[in-house]
Amino acid sequence: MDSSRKQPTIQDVARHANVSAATVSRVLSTPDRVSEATRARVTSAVTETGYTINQAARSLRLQRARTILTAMPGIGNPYYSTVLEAVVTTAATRGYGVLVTGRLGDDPARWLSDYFLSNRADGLLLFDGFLDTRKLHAISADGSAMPLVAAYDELPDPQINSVITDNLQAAERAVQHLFDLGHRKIGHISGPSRNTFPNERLVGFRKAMFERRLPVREDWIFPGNYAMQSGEAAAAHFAALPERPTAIFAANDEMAIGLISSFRRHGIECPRDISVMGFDDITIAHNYFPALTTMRQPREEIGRIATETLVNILEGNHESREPVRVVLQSELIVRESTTSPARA
Amino acid sequence: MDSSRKQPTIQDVARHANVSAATVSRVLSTPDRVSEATRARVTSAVTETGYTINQAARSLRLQRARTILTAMPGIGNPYYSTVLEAVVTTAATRGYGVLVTGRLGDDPARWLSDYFLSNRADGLLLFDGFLDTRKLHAISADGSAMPLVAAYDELPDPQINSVITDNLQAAERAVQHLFDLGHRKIGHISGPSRNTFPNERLVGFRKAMFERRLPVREDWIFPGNYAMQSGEAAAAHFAALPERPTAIFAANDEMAIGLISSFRRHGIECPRDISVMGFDDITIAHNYFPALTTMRQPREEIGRIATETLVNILEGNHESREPVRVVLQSELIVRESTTSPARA
DNA sequence: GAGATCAATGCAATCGATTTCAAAATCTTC
DNA sequence: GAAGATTTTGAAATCGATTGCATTGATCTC
Repeated sequence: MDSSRKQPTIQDVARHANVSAATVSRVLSTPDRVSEATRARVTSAVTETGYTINQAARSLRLQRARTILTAMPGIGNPYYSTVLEAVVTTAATRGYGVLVTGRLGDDPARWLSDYFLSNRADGLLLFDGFLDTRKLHAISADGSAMPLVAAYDELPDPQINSVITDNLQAAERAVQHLFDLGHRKIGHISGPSRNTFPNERLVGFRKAMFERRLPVREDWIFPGNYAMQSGEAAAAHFAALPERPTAIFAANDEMAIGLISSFRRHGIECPRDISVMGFDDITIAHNYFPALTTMRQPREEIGRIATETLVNILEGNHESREPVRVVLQSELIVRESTTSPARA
Repeated sequence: MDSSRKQPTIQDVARHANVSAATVSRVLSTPDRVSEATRARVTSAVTETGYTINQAARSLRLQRARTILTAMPGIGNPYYSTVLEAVVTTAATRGYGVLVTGRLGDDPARWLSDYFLSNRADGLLLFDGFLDTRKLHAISADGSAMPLVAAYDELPDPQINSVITDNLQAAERAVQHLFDLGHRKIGHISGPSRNTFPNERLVGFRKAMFERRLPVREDWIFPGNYAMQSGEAAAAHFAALPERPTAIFAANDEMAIGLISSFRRHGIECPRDISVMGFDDITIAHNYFPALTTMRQPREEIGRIATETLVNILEGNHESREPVRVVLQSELIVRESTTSPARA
């Protein structure tokens, strides 16, 4: 009733049970070190008082927050939101909370100090390939170990722990699929490239084309940014071309959807006039029209394994000094958006 | 280099600048209370040492964590993920972190004590209409004030702060749109109902039908759960019916998409054979085929306003004792999935 | 039965930042 | 130049939980 009454502290419980605070603490963390009688007294004192531990005090004392921080380029995006859901559930079962941050400008130092270095989080799940990991390293060399697992679509620095899928190989298999259907004129909508590194899926695309002795026409490669709008922009680009490819491999499903739907407004039908395949297998992919052929990424698995890896490191269950490196497989999902090219 | 070196504390900075820790603290929080000379010394000592505040210690002392907790039924879902993104950005600009939790069983007490009562979070953003707010109240009466803003699609307890859209009215306008096109046989795929309360959009649907003297056939109301699969299930149901409605209003876009795409597999084309409208206007809605007619929910706005309201309450900028109640408007977005019924 | 061993518990220091109170330094004013 | 007003600073208590060390009491052994 008295809504101004403070939260009970461990001292209150101790008084209630006629023991010291130390004993209460031990009952809570190492029950076997306490006699059965007192343990019972303390336990019931806990429920009577409605005691809940003060995490701030605990974090201060233990220098650990039981919280992990995730950095994602776009939470609203269907790919990352599924990953995040897996992260949250996995972390919860391991007793960890999840702090979420978006992309806060170019300077990782800013939010790193806001969150991480300040004892708010014990480790970092990095899903944003555009943060400069060298900057992160620089900061961590500054004095603080920074447990970190990266899981993004670009090849991460080999020195950091990572959970990835083999984009190069997946892109090759995508091209292989189109090739098997009989396509020889294949275009691409790429993901964004980092300053120095070209987008992995683009590299895989070029490699696959080269190995099959197919010509790569630069005007058949549209530089996208994974947003649906850039699929729409690509449609305008390809529609205006004097000669068009018979198939386009988009670096993610959203761009593929933007492309197909914009093509339709230009009178170009998929798959009748052009085959399109995506990447990721987001949830609507199989209910889109036409149902999307795509390379499935194991999104839940990525989130789960990345989280488990990080928690293992945080809890010291990870013996080796070598960085962890998990490579997951993508799976080709053939649906309706790709067919053999029309005889021209 | 020495990666075992500890984070510098406020004491280290104080030593560096030849002042007391109290002064450093003042430079950081109330700079005008410190002379210009010492302020300069302290500021450079801060940068030299690379000091960052220890949030655990600060939280313990201030009894506030500058963190809010969000409870969502499904982060992976395109509606909530957009809302969450807005929450995270808004919170960040106000200097708050965001802890995310999914739905952890029926008992809010469990995670409430895990997160909230334990000083990990200062307030709660509740997007899950299926948590029993009376249980939450019960706990808060237990001694702790629990700042809370609810923002879900069901009518919240009038005693709690809320940011909602008027679902009743929105559902009516949806029916009105179909009515205006000439539809008289209208079906519905509903969202889930809470124990005692029927789903709001369903109520709005019935009300609108009643007011227009249209018959409500119970076999034309399919009980859904907002998941795409239940749209698919609805398609099977409606396809098997001897007589079908000419238009179906789905309580969200995902069910509408599941419905349309499954209908197509049954040879029923939208909008040729049946008009379908959705609710929410999720991002793919305008690039779906057919582009989806829907009631747009201001998702970013809901997330932003809910967050701002909560932060205002937490910071005490909120004078009145009355619960805050913000009602936002939905907007009818007419696209291709609805047309006049075919002459039979 | 006395000394040794071990389990159970308490005392008090500690984690790092904030803030009250008081002292010290500076500035006014006549 | 002295008394008073004002600004600047520091000492120390505090937030709540954990844990090394010391103490008590019980059990064991010969």
